[in-house]
Amino acid sequence: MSNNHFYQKVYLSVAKIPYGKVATYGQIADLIYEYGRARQVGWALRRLKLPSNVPWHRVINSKGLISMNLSRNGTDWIQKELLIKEGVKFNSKMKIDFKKYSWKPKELSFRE
DNA sequence: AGAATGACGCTGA
DNA sequence: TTCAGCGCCATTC
Repeated sequence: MSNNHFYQKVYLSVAKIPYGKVATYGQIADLIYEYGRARQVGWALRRLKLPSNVPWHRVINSKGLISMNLSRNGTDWIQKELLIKEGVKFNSKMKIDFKKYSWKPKELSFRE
């Protein structure tokens, strides 16, 4: 399997996250039968050129936080704004409540 | 070519 | 609940 193929699968899965919901990197990796490759999901999203039609901002880490990092060159803060615009709330610790906002794909999520 | 580096996540203390 | 330690592996140095 080529890496491009892997990236395409990531984008197709992320594209299925509904407006106003979030998923984790690990969850996306799991969905495409690549359990354990959460880091590579992060790489795939980092590779996107913005603005993108892929809703990359709906992917957060397993702690319920946006992964903040200087290397993201501000896209982490853009991510927060986009989520707020979709109605996603953050608590005082910048945390998102999974109980309210997590995407729970039924069985028909993207697979191949 | 070998090592370091992460938009990660689980486990155990 | 927090946090270090580890496994992970494509990309970058």
